[in-house]
Amino acid sequence: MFNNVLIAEDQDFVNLGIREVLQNLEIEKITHSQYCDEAYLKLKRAALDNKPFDLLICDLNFKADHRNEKIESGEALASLLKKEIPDLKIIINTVEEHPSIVKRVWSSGIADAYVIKDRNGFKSLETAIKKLTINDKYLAPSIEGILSQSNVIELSDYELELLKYVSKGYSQEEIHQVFKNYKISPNSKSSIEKKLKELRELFEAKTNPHLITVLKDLQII
Amino acid sequence: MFNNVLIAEDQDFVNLGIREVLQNLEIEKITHSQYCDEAYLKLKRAALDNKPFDLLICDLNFKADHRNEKIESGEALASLLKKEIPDLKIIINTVEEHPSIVKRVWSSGIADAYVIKDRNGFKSLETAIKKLTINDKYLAPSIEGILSQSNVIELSDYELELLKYVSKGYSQEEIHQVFKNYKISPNSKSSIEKKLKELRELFEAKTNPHLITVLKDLQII
DNA sequence: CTTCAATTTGCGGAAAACCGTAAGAGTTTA
DNA sequence: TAAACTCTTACGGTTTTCCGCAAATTGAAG
Repeated sequence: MFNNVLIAEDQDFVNLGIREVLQNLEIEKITHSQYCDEAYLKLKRAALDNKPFDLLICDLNFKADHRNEKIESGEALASLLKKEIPDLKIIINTVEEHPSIVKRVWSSGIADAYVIKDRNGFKSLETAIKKLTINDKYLAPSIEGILSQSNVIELSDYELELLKYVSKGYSQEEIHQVFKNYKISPNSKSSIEKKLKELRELFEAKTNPHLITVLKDLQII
Repeated sequence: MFNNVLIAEDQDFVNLGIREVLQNLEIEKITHSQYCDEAYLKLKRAALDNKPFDLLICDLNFKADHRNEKIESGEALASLLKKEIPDLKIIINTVEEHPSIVKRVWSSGIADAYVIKDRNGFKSLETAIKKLTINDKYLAPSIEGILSQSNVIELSDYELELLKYVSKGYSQEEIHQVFKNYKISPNSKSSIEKKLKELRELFEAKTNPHLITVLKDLQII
């Protein structure tokens, strides 16, 4: 079982709740941090002092603040730590259920467990911790389904780039020019038109504004 | 001071956190409910039994579930209760900070306090409760600012309706038809064009997809 | 090197969006 | 009531987007 746990979570209500889960499991040393940067420093310091944390429970979204943080999300934090402190187990504890985000985070391998903060967050987190102690991974049941179904549409870098320019107000002519300059191919007006049509069909959007709406809702852009 | 409080909140971590705030304030009877409908029934029942709750702490967003609830949001719940049990004090405890939503909820008068679940949610909620015991209202400082500043670009119902159709993929011609049928005025193609141009200028957007992006980012739509 | 298939490009016409102007309708003010 | 003003609409011309076809290019397989 773990006995030195760091909670990285901005909402203090949730902090308290998680703390209670841990106390229930008779984990003794519980630290928390409401900022990613601070969490990072604490983890690094502890590792240097040879008193490393053995578990990080980490939210994904941190609200911006007067402090300007270098590490702005739990994803960035976890990604850094997985490289620098490979032994550290990481649980992502979040409300985030968008397939594209879940998929990105989970497939990147930065997390050992992914738990949803919902009505059963308490039980879920408990299960995750128990699984991790026996070196298993854990994925919340509600998102297991999401991941297994292949209808998670993945867009290529090219497509994302194209959509970025569309969403920033570039005309197709302008995108054509930009792509030509940046040597991004294909870059003919014709291909750009065609690709956009493809995307509209893929997402069943009737117009470009509609497409943007759908993609924004899916948090793909 | 209150002594019979109901918490309506779906996330159980937050539930626990709020419970702790209340225990800190030596409030004795604490009940909670993870569903709006259930909360409603408990409140009504308690009122009938002559053991009414004197405070409701209520989230705004409840995640949908297998249960299909009649009351789907804290706003709907609070709005019902303010009518039916006028004596009940209501605290909205939410992460919701969109100016348009905050403004709508607060100006509707269904809440006696509006608290943001953020890094200082604990303190905030405590303050709110204390204020309410002396019959004051309470608005979280972070949103006080938002409400007072008038630079919150407010869109009219007409504009929002128009944008809704644009974002749903209707052509200007189609919008023209729909508005004519629904007797929404102005509805000429010309006026619709003009209004859209106005909105693009207001939000400094070059194209309609750009406009949608900006509005989505500002969470206006 | 040749062949074949898939991708990319170019082009022309149709549709939609864009833009300015002017006429019409409805209000307010004198 | 007339004049001034604002809001709405109509219309014509321009630009942008959309769409399909055919030519050109690329890349892999024989």
